[in-house]
Amino acid sequence: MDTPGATPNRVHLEHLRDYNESLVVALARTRAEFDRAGVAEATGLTPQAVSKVLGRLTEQGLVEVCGVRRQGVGKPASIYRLVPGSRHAVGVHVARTTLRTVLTDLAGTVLASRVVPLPPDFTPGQLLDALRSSMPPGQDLVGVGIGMVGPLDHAAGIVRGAHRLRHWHDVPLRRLAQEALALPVHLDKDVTAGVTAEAWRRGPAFRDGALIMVESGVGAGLWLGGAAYRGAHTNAGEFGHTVVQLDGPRCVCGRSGCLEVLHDTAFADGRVDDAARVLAAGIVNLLQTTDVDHIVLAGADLLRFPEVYRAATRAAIPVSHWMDVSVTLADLGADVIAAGAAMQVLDAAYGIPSKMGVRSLF
Amino acid sequence: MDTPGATPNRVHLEHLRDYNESLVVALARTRAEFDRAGVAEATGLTPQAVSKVLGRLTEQGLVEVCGVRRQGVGKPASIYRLVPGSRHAVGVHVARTTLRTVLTDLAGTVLASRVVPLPPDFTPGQLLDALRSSMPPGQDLVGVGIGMVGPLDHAAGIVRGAHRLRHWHDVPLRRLAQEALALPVHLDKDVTAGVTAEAWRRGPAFRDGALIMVESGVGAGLWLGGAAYRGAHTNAGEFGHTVVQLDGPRCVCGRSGCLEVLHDTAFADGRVDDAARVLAAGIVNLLQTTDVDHIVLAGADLLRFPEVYRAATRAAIPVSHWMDVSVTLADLGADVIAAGAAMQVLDAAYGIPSKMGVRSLF
DNA sequence: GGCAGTTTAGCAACGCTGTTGCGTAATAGA
DNA sequence: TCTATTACGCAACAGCGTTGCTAAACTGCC
Repeated sequence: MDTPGATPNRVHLEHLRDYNESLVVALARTRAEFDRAGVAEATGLTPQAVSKVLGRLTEQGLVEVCGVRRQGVGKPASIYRLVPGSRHAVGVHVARTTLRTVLTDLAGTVLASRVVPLPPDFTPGQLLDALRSSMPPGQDLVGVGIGMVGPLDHAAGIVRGAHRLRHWHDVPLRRLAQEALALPVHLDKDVTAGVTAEAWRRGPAFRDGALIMVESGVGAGLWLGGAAYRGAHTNAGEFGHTVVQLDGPRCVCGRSGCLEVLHDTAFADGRVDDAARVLAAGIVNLLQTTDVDHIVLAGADLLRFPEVYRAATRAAIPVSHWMDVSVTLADLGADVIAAGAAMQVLDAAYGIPSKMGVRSLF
Repeated sequence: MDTPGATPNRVHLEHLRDYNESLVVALARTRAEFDRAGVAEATGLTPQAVSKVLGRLTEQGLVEVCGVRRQGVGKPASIYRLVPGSRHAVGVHVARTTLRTVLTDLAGTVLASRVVPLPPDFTPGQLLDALRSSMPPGQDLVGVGIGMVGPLDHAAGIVRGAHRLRHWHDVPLRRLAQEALALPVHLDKDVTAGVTAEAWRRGPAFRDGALIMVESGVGAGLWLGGAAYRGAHTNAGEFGHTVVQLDGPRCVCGRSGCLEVLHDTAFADGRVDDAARVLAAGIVNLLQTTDVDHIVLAGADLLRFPEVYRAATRAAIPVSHWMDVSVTLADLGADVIAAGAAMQVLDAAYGIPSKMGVRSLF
């Protein structure tokens, strides 16, 4: 629950504790209210252990008792709930010409949102200035998440070479922002941040999903097996540059017949139906490859014709009795990416840890 | 390390122990020899804790002392190694006309391999008979893994409707085999089992990879983020049925221009170069989507012209300074799938658990 | 050959985790 | 008012990794 920090050892038992606390917080996020017995059954812990965990979480201000009573006979049970306002995170969406900043609480609710313009072809220094002046006067800030176009390296926190931005080659943005803002910083691809927003808000039922983003280009954020999936080089989800027409027109990426080139051409010509059909074919390809059961449609271009795209996608997906796929629209609108970046910070601090205290490791 | 089984509680602390034991076994698998200090550094445990873990593992017969290392001054350190013969697993590959059975040890080495023919259009009962008589007279058997064509449901252990087999609709094969063989059984898609074999043998460096299988059809087994990835309905990796030519010829799956139809047509016509180029285009699509950095080529058809396919794949993958992809051939030959099925059993018993003692959970 | 320094191994006590046992509080129904 | 039932918590406990200390085995030096 807290940063590993200095001491190299004494970690393993603490991680067991943190793991169980995260488990309870994760459960609290999905339920408006909960009691001790319910947590005990869901986590497999004994009721006493849950009492201890809830005691610690109450002390940290993360949960609180909000009432009593429920069933018939016997002493009434205490009802707990998450305290959404106990922690906050900042999410940032760095686009080509604008900087969007969002403040969210622990439940993932967007409390404030603002946009400022960025200088044309801005430099790292200019971005850091804009970041500094956009920060909300927050207390209890867990950290800052930055969502940005790739390619970039999530693990190292380095922007490899943002598309159509000249001054962004191998820039260690995470370190720079961390120093400028004096807060923990996460750096990730915009689409991955976006899908994190959807996953965080929907809870554990959203195990395998993809966020399809159509906004000056076509990309996908992947959430596989209950976690953001980024691939070996933080480059997963570049599905706009998958070929769907081997002898198709040349794409900026060097190949021919990419989904993006076909879609954007049709879209620019006003043939939105055709564009949607091409995208839908690509989405089915994605389903064949990744077998996600949640498709979330997003992006400014797409959301101008939401029902066209949703209908085309639904129509293209084959039906079967054992394979269901939900197709929905992103419900955070233009804030998805910034909000998702914020929720990545929350996820790192209050999500269920995937590996326990083990570093890079062999 | 042992099955959760009966007792519902008292689990959490034991799981911490099992987790660390699994960690050490996983490390032991990647190194021929190791000592206490090395394990301590890799796992973050203290040397004393490693002593306790190694003591328990020695008692279980999984590791043994194999000598001492004298490096300069000081008392020489004990050198340990995994005892490959201490545990065995059986892997089975159910193909349309044959049943391949493989016996492997804890290190993943194939000790024995045999093939028996299956009756044409065989029934579940006939398969179970063949399974029973194919079982090696083993002791120390951890379990049996079955790799089979989909669609099937890995979690439930049910074959949904094996391709081109009439009697295989919603057959609970895992339960049936478990009863027939009196051993734990795992059921998985053939390609997923195959990629498990590669991942198990290569160790943790193989975090994100895909096994491309070309053998009467085109499929892919995915290994993402250090674990087999199956998707929401155990249907991931059906990348033979991704469309690469929107206006292409009709495919058996109902869509048009699937990778498989284009590839198989060219292959059947003897245009192997063309077939390899089509497959390579599909592989690059897969890379754009999943960003794996290991591509393993396999399958009887493909391995008749291994260098043609490897060269075509290498040529198609774009090069960049921060993005490297290795392209190799499956080194287990025809045994890959059966061996991988066996290693899934080993993985379940001696791999690093992903979630600790938490069941299905909310 | 004897002594100091270094590295490894292991026993014993400890802290912290979740677990178990049992006593207490609060409610419904008789 | 009494009893059964349910919820909660203190106290003792078992098991995990950690810390402190001692013994063992080796090298290098005197």
